[in-house]
Amino acid sequence: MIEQEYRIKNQESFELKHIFDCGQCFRWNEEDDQSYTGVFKGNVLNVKKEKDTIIFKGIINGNIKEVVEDYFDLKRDYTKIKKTLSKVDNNMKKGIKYGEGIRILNQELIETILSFIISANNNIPRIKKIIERISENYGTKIVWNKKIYYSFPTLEQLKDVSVEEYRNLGLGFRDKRIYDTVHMLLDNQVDYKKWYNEEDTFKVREELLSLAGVGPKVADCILLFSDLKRFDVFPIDVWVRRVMNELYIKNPDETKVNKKEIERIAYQKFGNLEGIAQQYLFYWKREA
DNA sequence: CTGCAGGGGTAAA
DNA sequence: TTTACCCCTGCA
Repeated sequence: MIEQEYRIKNQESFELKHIFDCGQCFRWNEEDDQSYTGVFKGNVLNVKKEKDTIIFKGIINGNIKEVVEDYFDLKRDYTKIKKTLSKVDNNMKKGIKYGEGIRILNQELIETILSFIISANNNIPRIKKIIERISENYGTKIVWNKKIYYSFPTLEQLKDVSVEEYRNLGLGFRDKRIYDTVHMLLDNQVDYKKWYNEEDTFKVREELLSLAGVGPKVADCILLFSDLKRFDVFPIDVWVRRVMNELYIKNPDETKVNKKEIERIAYQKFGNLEGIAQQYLFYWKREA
């Protein structure tokens, strides 16, 4: 593979920190020069912003322009989305102002499923370490700029990995969940290729919930952050519950806030853009 | 230095 | 509706 480069000018809604720091991905790391390098779909890519130009450079399968446009969701009009959501209320206006450069990545489905199973009851530094170790052990080696990277393993590359091996990589109680889900997917107990053609997000969600380690929150994250790209979901974690309670529900005991009520308010306010609305609120409240 | 709570939830009781 | 759960970090 040879190195490719692609530049775009005056791209709307594109801030590296917002994109890579809003909790949707785990394999992007900041370099000394403020650029970010990440591994996805067998590619290694560095992204750098210089004034009004974004420079993409890396080892890419296929055409870099097409890969970048797909992965960074460049064909979607985020300006329009932000305009629509801004009209909802002042809270959303503030959230959007804070994370105006967010884009929701089109991440590979299997990697997204397994990554968010690992994310359960876990913190980001540890999630990143675990995913890195899984990639180093079972993924494919890619060398670029004298540095070694590893792609996230395919199901095929994981098929002979035992529960114990996962445990040794520090997965903790998630070891069996990953093992079970890998084999459920390999055995086609769910037909995930059909999900791309299924219009009804709820039906896909139901099938996701049948996987080991996939509960409501993880299922919604997979629907929103993978290349399934559904915006009509609203992942509720402690931060989202906190911000929704603070802004709209105002229950003195945050732990008592009803999930159904959060979902109801989210849909009522943000409609089928609730997924991206969640990202603006989440990023705003977690960073601020 | 030791002890302990809590973390971007899920599954089992 | 509660509770345990691997491992790591922060803090008393």
